[in-house]
Amino acid sequence: MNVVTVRSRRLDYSESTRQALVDSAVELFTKRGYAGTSLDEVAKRARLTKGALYHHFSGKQALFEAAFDSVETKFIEKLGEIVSAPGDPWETAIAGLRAYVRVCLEPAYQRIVIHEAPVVMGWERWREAEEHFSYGLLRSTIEVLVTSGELEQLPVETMSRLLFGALSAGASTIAGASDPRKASAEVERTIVRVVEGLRVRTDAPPADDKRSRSRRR
Amino acid sequence: MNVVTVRSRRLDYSESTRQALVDSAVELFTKRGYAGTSLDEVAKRARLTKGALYHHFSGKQALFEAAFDSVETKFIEKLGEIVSAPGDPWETAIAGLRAYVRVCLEPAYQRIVIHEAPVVMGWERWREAEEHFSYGLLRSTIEVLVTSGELEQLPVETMSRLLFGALSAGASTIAGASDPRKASAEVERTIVRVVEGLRVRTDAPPADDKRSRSRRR
DNA sequence: CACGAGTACGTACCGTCGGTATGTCGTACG
DNA sequence: CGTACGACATACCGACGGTACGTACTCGTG
Repeated sequence: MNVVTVRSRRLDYSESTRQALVDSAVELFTKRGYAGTSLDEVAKRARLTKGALYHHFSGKQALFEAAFDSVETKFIEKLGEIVSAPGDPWETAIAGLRAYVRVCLEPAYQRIVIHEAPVVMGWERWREAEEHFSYGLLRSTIEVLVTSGELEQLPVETMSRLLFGALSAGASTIAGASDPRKASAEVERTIVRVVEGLRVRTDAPPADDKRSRSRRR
Repeated sequence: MNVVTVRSRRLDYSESTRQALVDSAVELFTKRGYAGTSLDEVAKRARLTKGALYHHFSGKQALFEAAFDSVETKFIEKLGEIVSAPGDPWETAIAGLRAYVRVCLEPAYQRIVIHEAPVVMGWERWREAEEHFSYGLLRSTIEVLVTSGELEQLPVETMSRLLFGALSAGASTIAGASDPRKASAEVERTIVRVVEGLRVRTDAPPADDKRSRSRRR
């Protein structure tokens, strides 16, 4: 006996149609891109009309952002678990890196999040949104590594941006490669090597280092 | 007198109108993006009509590619001279890196080449076109460094892709930063540090160790 | 149960824009 | 001097994003 009024069936229906629209949008945006997808088509694929679409979303941009959110949350959740797992921070970070490369292989993630989003949403808004998703995760991971003394003392924000760019480019390369498996292996290997290049050397800790606390293992 | 028929004034005019259209397109694409720019506007800005535009270009895409080529050739020429200059390959490469970061600050380059082109032209075609411009330059530079033993033995193609992505991301960061000067300095410093992390250590040639230590200062 | 209100859509329509078809004017050429 | 062709301009079409409005269904209330 719900004290709170039960969620009406009507709202359930409404939510499900909204989800149907988002799913349809994700599929079509992935296949034909933002510009190449018509709203009529999105609605039709969800067995609805443009009227329904415009009831749930303020326009094409808003629909895209909903699709963006949907894709991000779907693929990033597991990543969050991976990088927040207990254990050696360096190892978990590398594991996260590898996992992210695999996420980047998903066509929907590639096209919507990496390629189209910066153009469609505008770079500034995209950056802001990414703060809560992939990029935010990467950044916090790097921050941990830097403060724990694993990574070189460099501006975290900048380092994260550069690494994020490298990862995205790697993902694109894999997706566009004739032999994705081989490309994927190469990207993984190279990226890991790049990050290791930024690792502080373990044999001789820097002298004037203000945070003398270095890593454990 | 000319044995070969002189280039008619008419052809000169034609070429100049074409150039005017391209210039107009570059300006508008930079300001409002591909989708936000109408062909009527491009033509009007060049004191022409859409008829003229369609006489010179097969469509909006073709116009964009012409604008792309125009921007690329304009900004990449000097870069080519820099990286092909004689002297220590490592130093010239780093100089080229710094110069490229500065090119990336140009709004036209940012928007048209880095952000919109992969979406508008399609990633595959963009990649192909880039082979003759920025990316090609970066790639050949890296190839030199690898074969000359300065850089770690990693797949050149992949390494170039990752570095190119990192550079683009760095450029976007700078362009979107509240303090571009500071951001620019940080990006430069970080990028250089990343590349140095990939440099083979000169004191002890790698026997068979896969993870070479990082060197600094 | 009647009924008014608000929600969840569908339908018809408008403006913009990419693209096409066709017309016109000047120039080179025979 | 006519004529063919290149360099544009003009008129128009269809597709698509967005808006206005109509409608059916649900839900709370007396």
